[in-house]
Amino acid sequence: MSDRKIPKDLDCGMAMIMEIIGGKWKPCLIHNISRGYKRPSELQRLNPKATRRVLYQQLTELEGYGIIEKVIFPVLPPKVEYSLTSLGMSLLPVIRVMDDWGTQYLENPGQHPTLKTA
Amino acid sequence: MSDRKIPKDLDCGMAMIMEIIGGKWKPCLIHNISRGYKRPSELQRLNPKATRRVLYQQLTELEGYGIIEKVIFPVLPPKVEYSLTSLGMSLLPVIRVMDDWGTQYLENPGQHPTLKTA
DNA sequence: AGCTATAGGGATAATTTTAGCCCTATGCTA
DNA sequence: TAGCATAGGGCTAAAATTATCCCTATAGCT
Repeated sequence: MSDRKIPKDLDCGMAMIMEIIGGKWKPCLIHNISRGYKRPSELQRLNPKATRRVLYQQLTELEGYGIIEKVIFPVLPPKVEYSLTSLGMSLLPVIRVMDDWGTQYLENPGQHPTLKTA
Repeated sequence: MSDRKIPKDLDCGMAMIMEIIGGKWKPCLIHNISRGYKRPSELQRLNPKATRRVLYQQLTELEGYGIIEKVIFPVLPPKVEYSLTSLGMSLLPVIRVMDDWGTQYLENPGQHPTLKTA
């Protein structure tokens, strides 16, 4: 995440938003958090196919871009809560439009010639 | 593109649209084609940082998902033209919303705490 | 003859992303 | 005491994506 060999050029808006939400689990995380699931352990249970590690990484990236906010409670066992910032909330309609289009695509077989889902 | 070790699960719409437009150059290609640039050589000139190979690969994927259509003219030297299908056109507003959000993000510095663009 | 341009695609290397381990610490409960 | 849950993060391996090279073929131009 720090020393890339090939620099990213976030030249256009498209590249920028892809950088922000393009991770494998990021849209899921944003969606989950927007629905009130705040704690890492909850998010992990909601995405059992992802490892804790990756979720943590992608949460950190989202936090870095100002999409979510993190509150650490100084208790034991540790407690952490994430929530969407206003910037993060402004992303919700975008994600919704994307998801809607994708859902339409999925529901409409015959449109996708070589869909080898596996 | 054929034998992946880890199967993709295109379970939700979000995963589906990411699979379709998630490639590094795909949004650019769709955008370019929507603006009337049809031939591979044109697209290549418009995206000089991408290699011919990658553009060709991503065009093939877009074609496979029914986003663009390819017409091969049986002439020499070879001539090929791509165009958006109606499905591809239905994607334009989605891409536009995404690009708009990203552009807003770029234009609004201070929103992004740890943006290490490099 | 040697150069250009055109488009396709094989083979492999480089790079980035994701997965899968490990270990830290503490308080609770069986 | 042993096991569980909680959250963070180092380290390495696996997998996926992109980049970079190679070659095919033909027509036109100098």
